[in-house]
Amino acid sequence: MENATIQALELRRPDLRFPFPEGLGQIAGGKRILGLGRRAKFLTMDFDDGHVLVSHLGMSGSYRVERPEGSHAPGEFHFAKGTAKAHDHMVFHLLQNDRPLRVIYNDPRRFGYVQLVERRLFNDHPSFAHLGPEPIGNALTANILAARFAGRKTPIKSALLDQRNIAGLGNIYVCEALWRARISPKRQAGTLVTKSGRARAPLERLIVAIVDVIAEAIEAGGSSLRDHRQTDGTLGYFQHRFSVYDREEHACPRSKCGGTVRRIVQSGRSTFYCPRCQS
DNA sequence: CCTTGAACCTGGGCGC
DNA sequence: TGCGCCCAGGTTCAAG
Repeated sequence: MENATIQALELRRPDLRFPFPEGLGQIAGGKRILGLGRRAKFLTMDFDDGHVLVSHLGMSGSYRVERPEGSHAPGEFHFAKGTAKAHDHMVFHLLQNDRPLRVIYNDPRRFGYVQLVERRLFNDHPSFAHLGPEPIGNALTANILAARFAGRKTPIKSALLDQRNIAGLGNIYVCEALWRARISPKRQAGTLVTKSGRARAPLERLIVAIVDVIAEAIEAGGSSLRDHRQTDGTLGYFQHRFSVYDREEHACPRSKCGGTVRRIVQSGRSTFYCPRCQS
């Protein structure tokens, strides 16, 4: 996608979760895409005019890439007919190395949204100013989380989903990381911190578990559920490796544990855990 | 400031 | 077949 130019941005409805931002449809006209990025669960597309298109996939959104089929003489490209799918809401018509390319945003549930922000104001934008550190890279340490959790009575499950504490974790990976670290999702976040504000051992384990879960999920190609696909259309396979998520009443996979995975509801979200080995 | 719960919107699965 | 209900990957706002 880098070094592609936008020939047109096709909006196939007026809104997603929110109305498309003012001026989004006019973003075309040969603007160059400098690069793609991510912050927490927000995807970013940097343009050469200093703006960033920020998109969030909500719960059901996805991007896919389509290229013209077959071989072709220069200047003669054609896409397969009838490739538009239900819930294709936004289509980037791109030109890359003189070849056309389509990038399509699809979102059945329309919980996703896009924003257009100036790059220089990105870090001060309300959506991004209060995000916690990224778990991958070297930005996150146990003591940073300890500082955030000190004195907090909220369950550790809820604290990990709170993007102000740590960026980018969703319900699946929080459940999986807590199981790996053998921490009960109901445990109060503050109990993972010593009186002097340092991380206790379980919190140290939790950091490792979070990094491992994310690394393995990326390695496996994501956790796509149901009909969600990667950009080439194949399914993500991390879902086949869940230890507790969506495995209510299954045996806890930890060696010799013998417990049974349970589902509870915390802050309106399902939590899956093993009451036997997570304390 | 902290915490919880509802709202946003659509589709799939299930029981009746 | 159809209807109603519950559930779902997330964020944000209001209220206690």
